[in-house]
Amino acid sequence: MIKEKIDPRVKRTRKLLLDAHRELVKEIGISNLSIQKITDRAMLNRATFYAHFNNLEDLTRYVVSQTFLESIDKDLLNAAPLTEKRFCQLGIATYRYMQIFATDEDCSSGKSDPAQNTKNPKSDDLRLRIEKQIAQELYIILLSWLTTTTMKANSRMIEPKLQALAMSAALCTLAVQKDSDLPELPLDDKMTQLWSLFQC
Amino acid sequence: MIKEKIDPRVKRTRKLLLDAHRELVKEIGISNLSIQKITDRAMLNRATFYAHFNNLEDLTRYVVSQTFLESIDKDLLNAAPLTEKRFCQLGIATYRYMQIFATDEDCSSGKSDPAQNTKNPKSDDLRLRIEKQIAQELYIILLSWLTTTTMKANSRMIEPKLQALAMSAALCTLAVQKDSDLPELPLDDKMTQLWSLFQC
DNA sequence: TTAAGATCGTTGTTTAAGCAACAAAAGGAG
DNA sequence: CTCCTTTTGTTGCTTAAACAACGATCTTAA
Repeated sequence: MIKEKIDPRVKRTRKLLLDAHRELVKEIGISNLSIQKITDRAMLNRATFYAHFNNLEDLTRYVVSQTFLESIDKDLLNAAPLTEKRFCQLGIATYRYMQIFATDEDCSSGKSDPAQNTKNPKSDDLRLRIEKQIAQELYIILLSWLTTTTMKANSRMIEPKLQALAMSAALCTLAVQKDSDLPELPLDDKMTQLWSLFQC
Repeated sequence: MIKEKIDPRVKRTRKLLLDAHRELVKEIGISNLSIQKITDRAMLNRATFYAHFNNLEDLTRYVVSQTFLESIDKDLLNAAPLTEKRFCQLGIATYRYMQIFATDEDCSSGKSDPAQNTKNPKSDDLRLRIEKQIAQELYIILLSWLTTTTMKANSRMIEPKLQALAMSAALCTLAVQKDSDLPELPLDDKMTQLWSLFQC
């Protein structure tokens, strides 16, 4: 660990931006954000934003990196081996978190054209990149759970990285899937089914 | 109205100090505040505090001036004539607000010595000065209510300033009085009785 | 009492945030 | 398409906040 004393003004400014981002995502949705709106809410000058982040996505990634793990129960994060229960808990936590970025009330102009599923390419792209980020965070957690396991009887010696990758992708995808596109099923049951998928 | 553009940093710093003050009063009580604790919470340097306020009381007065009127329903504040209902509403609002500064769990060492009612002279003094401030704010409200009244049949022409002064003092005193020192009575009833006092 | 520890209030210097103005790109409405 | 507005990045110069260090005051416990 390096020391790196950070100027308290910098720390405070980041926090103000982070809080403003979270508030505005809740209030107007991720697709209606703008740097101006965020700095206004944070009581900061727009130029100051650029002293800390390159663009909106930068800040969003920062927010996610700071809040996703925080949103997960500490005990769950630390507890070591990968069990069905923990797998489900992790999936549910992920689902809950991603609700923050659920598509807002823009675009839906009434007509349900199955071919036209690109509503707002810009903010949808942003959402996709966030998903990737979340998946990577999940990957790290799952991999640590898998490797700290004492490797006892891993029936057909599956590469942990591979397994973690598949699981994180599955968990993340399920978390962001529109409810309407899936069978009506309690969240827990969906997770349980997903788990059994990996117990081949 | 003068223009007076305020540097946004100043505005933000004041808000941070105000918020920190309110949070800490709620968490540790007004008698356990310190400038250090407040600036820590506000993510500001202690020296910055002194660029805005002379001392803790200064900040406290500022906080009260900014929050007391805000805590009162807008419609109530604007509505003109002084009626029993409005009088009671104002008293109840004042009572609610003063709860914030209610004595915290310090000092009470078990023994109930009626002669020794000075617990923490320093913070008690602060409380007293806040009461005076609240009383003055109440005075302004009441006086405006009294004078905008079209003076119809004020039976024995009482000087409005005098009346407002008496009422504000009464309302404020009742608001800060320990519940245990008063007969068990619903708050509304206490206010109603107070009102009838002034209808001689 | 003395001594250790906070908290206070102040000051000169350093640094991050504000500002204003700019060009450029994006987005809408006619 | 053009016109118009919004938002985005960028840049020197100004200003408020951070720092560190100091002595003074106040607590509290040995």
